Order: sequence, then C-alpha cells, then structure tokens
Amino acid sequence: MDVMNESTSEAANSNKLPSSRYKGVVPQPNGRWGAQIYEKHQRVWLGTFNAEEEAAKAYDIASIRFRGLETLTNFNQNQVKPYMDPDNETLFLQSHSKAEIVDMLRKHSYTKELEMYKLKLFNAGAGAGDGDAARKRTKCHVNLMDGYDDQREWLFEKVATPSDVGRLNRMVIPKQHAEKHFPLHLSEELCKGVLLNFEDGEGKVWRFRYCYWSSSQSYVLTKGWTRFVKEKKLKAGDVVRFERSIGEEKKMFIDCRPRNVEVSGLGEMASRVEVEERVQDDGVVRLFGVNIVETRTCIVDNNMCWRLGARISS
DNA sequence: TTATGTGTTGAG
DNA sequence: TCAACACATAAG
Repeated sequence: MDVMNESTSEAANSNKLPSSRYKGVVPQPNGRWGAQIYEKHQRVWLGTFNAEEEAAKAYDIASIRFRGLETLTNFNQNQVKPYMDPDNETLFLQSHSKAEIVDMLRKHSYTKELEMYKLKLFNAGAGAGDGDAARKRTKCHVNLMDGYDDQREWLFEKVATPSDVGRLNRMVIPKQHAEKHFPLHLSEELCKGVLLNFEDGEGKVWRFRYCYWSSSQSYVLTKGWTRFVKEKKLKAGDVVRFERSIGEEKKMFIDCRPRNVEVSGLGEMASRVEVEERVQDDGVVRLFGVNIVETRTCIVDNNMCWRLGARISS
C-alpha cells in the first residue's frame, strides 16, 4: 500500500511542471513558459515564450512599465537598468499605454516596435539639438529584448590544419567544442549528421553537414566545406572562428582570417567581451580599468589559436 | 490535436 | 501579490 502510495506520488511528481526561477514566469504544459504580472488584483497575461529567460524579460519590461524603474526585476539592476536608456526605451515605454506594451509583448513585436521608435528618434535627431550625439546614443542603445541576433557569442576558433583545407572535404571540429556547441542528440543524428547553416562576414549563408565520423572518432563539418575553403581561399594555419547570435534565433556564424594577419589580442578580447577599451596617447590601452602596457599573442596549439599575454600597470 | 491563457485557489 | 494547477477556448 505504502509502495503504491509512493509510486503514485512519484508519478504525480513526474507530471508536475517545473517551477520557474524567475518572478512572473509560469511553466506551460508544452514546455514553454508563460509570463504574467498582477495589477489591481487581476492577472495580466504577457504571453508565452520558448525560453524561460525571455518570459522573465517580458515580465521585467511589463514590471517597469507598470511600476516604474524602481521595481524589482528578474535580472539584476546593473543588468537591466542601464539598458533602460532614458533617452529612448524609457521614453518608448512612457509613450505607450500599459495595454499597448502588453500587446507588444504578447505578439512578440516589442523589439520591432522599439526599433521603429528608435529609428524615428534617430531620423528626428532625437530632439537633442545635436544630430550626431543623438545618433550615437541611439546606436549605442541596447534594450532588453532586441539586438540579440546582432550580438554574437564567441564560441571557439580553430587553426585550419592541412587536412582541413585539403581534398577531404571536411573540417574536424575539436571534440570539446563539438560536444559543447554542436551536440548531436539522437543515434540517427550521430550517424547521418545534421545540416547546419552558418552566416559569414558578408552575410552569405553556408550550409554544411555536421556529423560524427566513427572511423576517425571525430566530429566534422563536411558536404559544402570544400566550396567554403575555395571561396575563402582558406589555407592551413588560417584561423576559422565560430560564433552564435545570443538571440532566440541562435544564428551561427563562421569567419576566417589569414594566418599572417597580426591579431591584436586586446582588440580581440575587447570585442569578445564587449568592454570599452581606450588607447591612450602613449599607446597604452586601458581595459577593465587597468593600463595594459605590453601585449603579445602566440599560437598555443593546433586547435586553440591565440593566447593573450599582457603586462599591466594600475 | 495542440497551444494558449483564464479560472480558481491557497500561500505569503 | 504571486505561483500552481485545472481546464475551457482558440488556433492550426
């Protein structure tokens, strides 16, 4: 009897939807996430989202619109509040009714509407009296929901080996990166592989077959790879970089650079982590609040390419 | 048939 | 106010 009760309660638990770690976010039976906010004893439904974080951000936007900038949000204050640039997103929120904002969130059109609003400000000079300043401000602005498909997450780089650019029509993806960034789930996927699209720096989309070659026990990009090698004039020693957009779309990017191009380790690092860097008159770069007075880059192994060495002074 | 979102309830 | 659960309704 006890065993039966136990198994019944286990079954009940397995049917139980996972709770969200975010405020205003509720699980949906289909694995998606709903966002809701309460006002005047009534629930306001903010829509359903694929990612828990997206729902949490929708809640944050609604919460700021409903309760003001001082409201408690899911993402920490440093993360959220600076994004609320008073020159446009806050203005955008203020210039729309709560119902309109909710409607945008539910239709997933918030990003587009805000973008159009920013464009309008941009064209109108944003009332700043200084067109350039307004343009700069608008361009620099980052909001909660959008821009993720423009912002890229750096995944890894690989120095192309002679066989990668040879006649084998394949590039070996180092195991640790393959399993981390391009996981193959089903046994069928493991055998046949999957088609992956990558966008290059010119916006051209490249489609490769990505699969696991059991014979060599390696993960490879193949079918279409030779064409990429030819068009990019890729040579052994050149660096191939993989990136992914951090938006919902999770667009993949591929780019390469010649081996002889001197890479500024600082510039690379800075663009990866999107920090502000400032080159001073004496050539010293100020990064993370410290002066970096000497830098060097080197190839550390065949798979991972550049390592930054720097001497710093405070 | 599946996904969405409302009704309702109980906890804090 | 909030989250959890049940379930009616809308959408495809």
